[in-house]
This record gives sequence, C-alpha cells and structure tokens, in this order.
Amino acid sequence: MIEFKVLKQSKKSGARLGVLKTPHGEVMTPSLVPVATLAAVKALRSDEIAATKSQILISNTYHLHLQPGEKVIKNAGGINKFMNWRGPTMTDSGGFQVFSLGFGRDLGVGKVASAKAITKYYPDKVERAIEKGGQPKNVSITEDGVRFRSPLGGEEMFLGPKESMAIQEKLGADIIFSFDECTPPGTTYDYMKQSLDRTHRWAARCIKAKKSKQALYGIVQGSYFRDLREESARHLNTMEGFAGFGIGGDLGESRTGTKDILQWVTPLLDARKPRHLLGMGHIEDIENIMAGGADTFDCTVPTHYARRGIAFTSKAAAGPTGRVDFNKAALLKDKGPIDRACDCMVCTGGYRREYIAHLIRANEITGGALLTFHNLFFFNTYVEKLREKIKKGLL
RNA sequence: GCGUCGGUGGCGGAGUGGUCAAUCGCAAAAGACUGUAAAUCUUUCGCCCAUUGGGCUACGCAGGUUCGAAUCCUGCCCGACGCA
Repeated sequence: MIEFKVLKQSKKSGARLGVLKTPHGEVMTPSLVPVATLAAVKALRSDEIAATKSQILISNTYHLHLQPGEKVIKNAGGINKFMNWRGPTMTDSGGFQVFSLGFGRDLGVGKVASAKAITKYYPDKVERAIEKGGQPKNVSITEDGVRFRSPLGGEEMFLGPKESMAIQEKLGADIIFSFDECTPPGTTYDYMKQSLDRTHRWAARCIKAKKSKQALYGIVQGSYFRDLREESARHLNTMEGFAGFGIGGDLGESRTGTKDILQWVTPLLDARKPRHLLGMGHIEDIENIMAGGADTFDCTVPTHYARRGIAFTSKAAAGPTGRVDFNKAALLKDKGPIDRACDCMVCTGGYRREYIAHLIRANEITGGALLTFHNLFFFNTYVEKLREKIKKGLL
C-alpha cells in the first residue's frame, strides 16, 4: 500500500509538490527514479545509491524473470532484501520490452525518435513494419500477451498481464505497473488505437490478477494522438484498482513534446493519485515533466551515459549542454573535479578529471562507477532545486 | 658464410598478376544514446582538392618482365630461425 499527499499544487503550471509514502519509506516528489533494471543501479553499491540522494528505484520484471528468476528474489525475501536496498522500489511490468525487442528493434530506434527522423524518413518505415500482419519480427503479440525468444538462451518465453503480475508480486516492490504495449515513435493511428484497446484490456486483467497489497499503476498510452491519450487517461481513471498512473509510450516528435502529452493527460487523472512518467528525463526535459504534472519519472540517462563516459554538469562547468565527455583526450590534462559546483563525494573527494578520463578511456569499471555516482547526485540535486522552485511558486 | 621463411598503412595482420589506397582486428578522431538486447552502436581513419568525383604518393630499397605488379624475376638492405 502507498499513500500519496499533494503538499502544494502550482498555480503557474501542472507542477506539484508531494510525499509518496511506501512501506519502505517516503519519497519527496517530484522525484527522479533511478533505473535498476537487474536489481542493480549499474556500477553502484546499494549504499552508494542512497548517497546520491536517490529516494526510490525501479527494476524490471522481464529482466529479473529471465535472470535470476523471480523465485530467487522471493526466496531472498523480496527485492529490498535481495539487493540490500532499504528504500522504496518499483518494478516495471515488462511491457517496454514488447517494444524494445519488437518494433523498436525492427526499426532500430529508441522510444524517442528525433523529429527529423520521424517527419522525413520514418512514417513509411513504421507503416511497413506494422503492416506485416501487425507484428514485430521477433515478438508475437496476442490477446493474452507477448511471445518472444529470450535473448539470453533463445528459448521461447511468454509474458502477459497475468504473468507480469505474478512475477511482480514475487519480486515484491512497493509499486508495480500494469502490463502494456509501448508503441514505436511514429505509430499509425489505426495501430495505436488497436494497441491501446488491448493495453486497456490488459490493464483490467492486471487488476483482476493482482492478489498482493502492492500499489498498482495503470499505464496511459496513446502516442502523440491527443484523443487517444485522453481516452486512455479517462478510461484508466475510471478503473477501480489503480493506486496511481504511469504515462508511457513514445512521447511525441520533439524532445520536449512530453509536456504537451502530460498536459493532455494529467488533468484527466485523479489528482489524489501519483503519476509516474515512464522512461523520460534528460536534464532539459525535467522541468517540463514537472510542469506537466508528473510526480515521479525514471530515466536511464544519468546511469547509462555515465558508463559511456559522459558527465552531466552545471553549465558553468561545461557550457550550454552541461555535458562533459570523458573520452576526450584533452581531459587527461585536466586537474579539476568533474564539476566545481557539485558537492558530491566524487567531486569533493579529490577525484580529478585527468584520472576519470584515464579510467574511462582504459575501460576501467571504476570510471563508470565514479561518473554514475556523480550523474545521479547531479540529477537528484537538480530535481531537489526544482522542488524548491515549486515550493516558492516559481514553477 | 650457406639455407629457409619473412619485410604491407600508427600497431597487429590479410591479400600472392588486373575489380587494391589495399579485408579484418586494435589504437585514434567525431557522433548517437530518454520505462537499459546498452561498459553499446554508427561514421571517419595515406596525402590534396571535390557534391557524385578526381588527382597524387604508396605494400623494405633499386632495377626488370608485363597492356597492367603489393603480387613474377634480379640485386641489395634488414629480421627470425636452422646449419656450419
């Protein structure tokens, strides 16, 4: 069970300040939810995760089902004990993998395709991919769920609302998500409509299948079609059994298109329930995400980019993008910290750019670990500042 | 000294008469990444111009054979191994 309390609703935007109470502690919202797909925020120990000001983590049903299997985690006493993380947790339903292993893979895209790619080259590709019987190549979607081959061993597997719920109950996170289909960017209206209806039926099945007291979030889909997004929000909002809502799928043609979609959707959702934006959260997106009325959002960017050698820093440290690429040889001569304006353990602890650049270039895991720590701290600090801004009525 | 094998782009290492500026790997440079098939992927990588393309110099060195040579022949230089 969770309890959510809105502390302040902004008058300037949809932004709101809140507290999300879970059996494993409270989350001050809006909050970033770092991604711990395989029950690990890659490269960090669980105590380090806490030291990055991270409040809540999201793991993945699909991945943990493949490896090590939900039984192992259940036997360990649930995901918190398993990974020695004391704070709140969420598990994603595995629905995203329907996309990433399916159309996403067929089309070679992530959930955010650039506006240019969509408008110029993309629509026919999508139609072609979808027209072939409405199925991705490597995944087969039916009324009951999704059949696919494990990328690990190649064996056939099946995941649907029933399976996802059963797995998520065994994993034991505080918040779980309904099984959905995440459609590819540029999806046709007809396919979206068909998929949305099915995602709604799956949502009902998830509610019915759930036996635990975990908080279940229903996921709003509808791509960038306003009427479908609204239909989805209204539909899920009337369903009994959702403690909160996820907003998923591709989020429009522009990087910040998220804002429009959130503004269509959030006013139609019960304001007393928390909303989680799935898979979105570049630094430059975060303010829009909050303004759109999302309370939590998860994103792989801080952790993922860190392992690629990219640090996010204050603009003073790196110019307009705030990004510093530690693969660049020039940093081997830089004696400064990652970011002078940052108070994280790495930046204040004597680690210099020259060393981190060396680690990244030499492929030493310590480099990814140091940048992961910094990036998460940096994102969390930024989010903290925005919470302050909402509090002061500036956002 | 004799014999054998070998000397290819920053490195390793393919190619053994034309489609070779030369497969591939590494290194290097640039770019991408948003519910993590992700410590990954893409592009560039002899020099000089160019939009497709063109010009130049190149496969140890110097000659030669041939319409044409990194590839065949001769000599030389260098290396590894074997025998004296």
